[in-house]
Amino acid sequence: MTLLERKRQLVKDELSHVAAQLIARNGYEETTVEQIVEAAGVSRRTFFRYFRSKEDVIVEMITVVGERAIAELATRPAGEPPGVSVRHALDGMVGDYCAFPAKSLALTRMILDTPALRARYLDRQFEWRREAAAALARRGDGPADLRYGMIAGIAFTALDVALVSWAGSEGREDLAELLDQACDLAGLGSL
Amino acid sequence: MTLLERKRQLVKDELSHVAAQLIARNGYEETTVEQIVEAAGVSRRTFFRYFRSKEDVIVEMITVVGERAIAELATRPAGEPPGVSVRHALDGMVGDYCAFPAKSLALTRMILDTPALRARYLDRQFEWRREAAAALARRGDGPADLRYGMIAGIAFTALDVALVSWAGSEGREDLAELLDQACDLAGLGSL
DNA sequence: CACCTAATGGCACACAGTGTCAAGATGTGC
DNA sequence: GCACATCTTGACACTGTGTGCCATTAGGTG
Repeated sequence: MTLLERKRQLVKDELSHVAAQLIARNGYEETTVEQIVEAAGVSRRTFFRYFRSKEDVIVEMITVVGERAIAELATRPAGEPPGVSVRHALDGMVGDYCAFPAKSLALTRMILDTPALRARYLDRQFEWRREAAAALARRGDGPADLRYGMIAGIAFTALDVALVSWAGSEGREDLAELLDQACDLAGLGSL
Repeated sequence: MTLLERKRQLVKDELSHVAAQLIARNGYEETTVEQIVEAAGVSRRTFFRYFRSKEDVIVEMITVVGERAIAELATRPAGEPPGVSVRHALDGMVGDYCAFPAKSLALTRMILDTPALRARYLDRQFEWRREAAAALARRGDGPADLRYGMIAGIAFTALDVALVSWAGSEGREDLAELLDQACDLAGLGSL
């Protein structure tokens, strides 16, 4: 069974890789699923067995780091202020980004500049917010109906602002530093 | 020329109205553009001359109040702290919502529960954030690269959190009060 | 009446996404 | 080795969104 799963992963990785390459070269809207599957050597039908939509091929690359951040959030000590916990999760995400700076920058720019991708990405982020808020509430110290939602929302807003500025500077500015500034402006540490 | 424009508006309103009715009854995904134009008495091609996409018919209803809020932001006195200005703009939006509570609630629930609509809505909101940040910077008092972006982002996050909670309570809670709480949690007034 | 502009309808087309079924590969028990 | 269940795949057909193009019609102007 494990061999089958590895085979599946192989096909998925190949599709991701080919898609990223084609789209980076020719643009998102200009690249059809047909072209992707032709280059990957599978049928069009198979593509949609691995990805729910064309947008998902690109957005899933980012999604991975987001879900790792959510998972990390659950491991933070119970007594820690929620704003600090969320901040650590964010730092983890930025760390992931900075592991492949050029690739991350190109991906971020493409998502921010392509309406269809941006919309899908923001929707994913919306779900992260719900999950992050739920994780905070699960080991929560206060009553808080809106509170954890706001903290999670502010955190991802800070990430957004930092990413937009980073992409706008074409990577010349330091992403971690931008995130620091954004978080401090919101007073996230004291929430 | 003004007669022509009024005629155009008439067709657009009819399409909006029919679409809202059909989609409210049968659901968003289950309603096709074909059904909408048939009920409105125009051709399918005409529909796409008035709306860029099927999603836009629904999302534009919300968009109207968002753009009014952006416009209102530009009219705030120059000396006012940005957090306070943004807060007033939000109050204006909530006021618009509360003018038609039942309709607004149904619309909000539908957008939040339908992935395709939610994604489009969040993308619109992303643009509002950019416009709001630009409006604040235009009459800005500080240096602030990230600052206005954060303030605008936090404001819309507060709106989001309030709307989600409002929709979740099925309208039993007071939207204006929820927004107050959300803004206070973020300390928006002192930004 | 002739003329211009703008809106419309109808058609064809590209592309995304889904259901269905037959064929092939893989792993299991006899 | 053989039969069997399972999973993946490819191929086909189909629905639905969105766009380009062109002929027709309505409204306004000289």
